[in-house]
Formats: sequence, structure tokens, C-alpha cells
Amino acid sequence: MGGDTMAPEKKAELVQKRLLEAFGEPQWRPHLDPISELVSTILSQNTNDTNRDTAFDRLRDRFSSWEEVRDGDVDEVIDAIRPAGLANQKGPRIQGALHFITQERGELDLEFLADWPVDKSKAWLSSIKGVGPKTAAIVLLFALGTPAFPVDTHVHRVAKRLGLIGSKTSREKAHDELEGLIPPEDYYSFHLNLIRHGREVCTSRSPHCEECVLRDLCDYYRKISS
DNA sequence: GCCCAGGTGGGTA
DNA sequence: TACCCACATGGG
Repeated sequence: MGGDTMAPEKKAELVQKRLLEAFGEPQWRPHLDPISELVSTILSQNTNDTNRDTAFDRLRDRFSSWEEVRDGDVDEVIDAIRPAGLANQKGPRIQGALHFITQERGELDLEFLADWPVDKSKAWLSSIKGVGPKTAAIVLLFALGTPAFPVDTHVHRVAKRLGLIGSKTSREKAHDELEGLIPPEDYYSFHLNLIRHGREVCTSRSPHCEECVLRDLCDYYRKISS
């Protein structure tokens, strides 16, 4: 109670605690190298994990390296990634990103970003067409272990309902707001558990089920129950 | 058929 | 700056 008067930092701390109790500490999954993570994340945009993985595997099957994807026929790339949807956009964007990195760095590698300030890395990645704040943050957090907090549709929806961010805060702004609410060492677990919560508990279809451990903190719940 | 899925860039006011 | 929209495939 009093969730609406609680300071956002305090509420975020409580949410993190409850999520850890409910789901545990997420395992650090064996992540992809940064280039593969970037391609995989572009493929994942506005689609589901199954379609992303199918498209990613097809791409790896048809090309033996990212250099070949970069220099290959765009129609072949598009055809390979068709299962992910939006292939006509994602194909050229993937090739464009690989070209951009090569031109800027002289090679197809992103490890150098681990030594850059996070904000600079974000800006650099976001300057690539097809790479927005979410994709940039995923590459930085998952593949490079850099403290960036990715905001996807689940994180955005749940964070708004909890009042961690304003009800009209855009997804883009939510990145900065949420990064200020939690310690960087919590980004990984908070991100994954918030998404798990958004997928399995407070989904867009069943926004407030009985077993939600965050009910008393949820502005949306208070709204619909008053 | 309809809705949703770990977004982004371009256009418009 | 802040909305609005096209983009496209697969599963429930």
C-alpha cells in the first residue's frame, strides 16, 4: 500500500526484491558474440523468439560468416530471414550495419565498445540504421557486459503499471529513467525478471492475475479495483 | 479472422 | 517534440 506515494527508487528496490523471490536470480545465459547478438536482436524486432531463431539459423546455414552476409546478395539475405517478418527492412539493415561497422572500424568487430563509456557506445550503436535504443542496450548488456538497461514492450508496460515511470513516458525515455532507478549490477536480473513477469504473469491479456507478487504496488491494479 | 510477439525510421503537425 | 504509421511472419 501507499505504492503511489513511495519513491520510485524505493519501489524499484522492492520490485527487484519481490521478483528475485518469485523467479530467483536469472542464469547468465551463454551469450552470443556482439556481432551475432546485434544481428539476432535486429531479427527479433517485433517478432517472437521462435521466428527470430528460425531466421537466425537459416542465415547461418546459408552464409558461412558475417562477412559473407555483409557482402552477399541482399535478396538472398532477405529470403533467409523471411520467417522473422519485416525481412525487406531487416535484410538491408543487417547488411548496412555490418558495412557500417567495417567502414568505421576496419573490421567486423564490436569488442572495442566494452572500453567505451556506456553513453558513447549507445550513441554510436544507435547511429546505425535499424539499431534503436533497445537493440543497442541488448548488445551492450548481453554481449559486452556493459551496464545498459534495455526497455522492450514488456518492461515498458509493466514499469508504467507499477508507476516506476510516468504513464506517458515513452519507451525511449524509459531507458534513462529506469537506469537511474536501479543499481547497474541489477540491470541484468531486473530486466530478465521484469520480462518474465510481463510474459508469464502480468501479460497484456491478463494484466493482474491473482498470483501477482506486485499487486499492491501496481497503479493499474489500484485503478481498476477502486 | 484476430491479436500478439523482447522495434525502428520516416512522415506530419 | 510528440504522436502516427508501415513494415510481415507464425502461433494461439
